[in-house]
Amino acid sequence: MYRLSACSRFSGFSSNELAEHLDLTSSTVRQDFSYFDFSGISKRGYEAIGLQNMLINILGVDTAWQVVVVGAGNLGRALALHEEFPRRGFNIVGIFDTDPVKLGMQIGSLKVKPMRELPTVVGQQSVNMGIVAVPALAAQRVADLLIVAGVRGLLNMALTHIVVPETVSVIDSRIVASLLELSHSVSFSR
Amino acid sequence: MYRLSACSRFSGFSSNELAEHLDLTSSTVRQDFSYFDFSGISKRGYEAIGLQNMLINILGVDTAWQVVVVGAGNLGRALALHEEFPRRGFNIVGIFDTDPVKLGMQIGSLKVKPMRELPTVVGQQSVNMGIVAVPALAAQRVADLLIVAGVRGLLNMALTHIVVPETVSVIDSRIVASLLELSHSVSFSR
DNA sequence: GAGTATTCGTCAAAAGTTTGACAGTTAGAG
DNA sequence: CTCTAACTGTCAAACTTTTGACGAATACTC
Repeated sequence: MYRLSACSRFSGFSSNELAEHLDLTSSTVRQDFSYFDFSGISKRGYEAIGLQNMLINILGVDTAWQVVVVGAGNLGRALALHEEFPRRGFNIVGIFDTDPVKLGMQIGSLKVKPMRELPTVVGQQSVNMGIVAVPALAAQRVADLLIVAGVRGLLNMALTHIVVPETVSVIDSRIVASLLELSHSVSFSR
Repeated sequence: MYRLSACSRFSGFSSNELAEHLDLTSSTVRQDFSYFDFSGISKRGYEAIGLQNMLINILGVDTAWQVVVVGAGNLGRALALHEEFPRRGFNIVGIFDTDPVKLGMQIGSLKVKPMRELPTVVGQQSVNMGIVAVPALAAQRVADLLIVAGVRGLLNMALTHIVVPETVSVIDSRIVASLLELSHSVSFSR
């Protein structure tokens, strides 16, 4: 945090402070910010509110996103209940599964619904994103259904590659891949 | 998959096939492979077993990793039960929490243990990695405890930066950050 | 008010990554 | 056996990202 001096109420961050927290050089921070319509102030740094606004703009945080989760396994349920999502503007408005055992199960304030109800929910609640939390084998099929229903972004938790049309974005969560990467780092340090 | 020809038993992949699956150019695949001690064969491609061995070597998949999860919330429990982990050589050998309500809770074959037992488990079971699945505020504290106990790699699920000594590796899972990134992509495509 | 210490914006150099091109090799067809 | 097509390995060019350097601006001290 910026140390406020006695008579100034300025609150913000220098490129150096930001760089330290982000494991970057201050130069990189300044260079990156220069691509956006936002300036810092000499001797003071980047004003907190302006910085926040810039990031809000870039990341589309001002929009409230409506999200569905497909897959009511351990991971799907955990994500549906994850408090960080609504806190960041991602409202989980539905959770779906094909397994008859899971249908109707109560997950927080939601009930697990069958896949056939996906199009309705996506349409009525203007869902923009889907989280794919199903086994690798089912991932592509689920992705296709989400896309047909009208979802424009997918977060893929499955350990497989999903093919999508150009109008749709996918991000792979790669939890397992992260561990593999970690095991590589651990093996080769020392 | 490589189409096996009638009289050859060669099974492998061309740089082109791999590139397609990985959303890269074939040139990148060849370039990358060239950094390792492994060659393809003209007109045939990269032999499956050799390729696998190379990757196993690079990623340290030949080691069986012993992993503990800290945090028995929804996410921690889901990870402890995630079948993909043991399948890939990551054995979850303990789950810990501070919340008295969660202590003793049965998660698969494991019981939630108090943090004070962490050093013993890490020591006795030669644990190499820890998954930090606690709220952001507790993440650094938990990381420090894991490191003191002897863990060499951390997978951080919390939405915060963890500071570690050079001898320890951290990978941030960034599930929420992924969604933010996704919302950016979705906002700006079309 | 001058001098000093910070901090920004910008630019060009350095470092890193991806690509396209092409010579060389091999399998299979004729 | 020769020709062709499908590959690889490698290299230099193109592109991208990161870094270091420096002038300009501002706050604070004396």
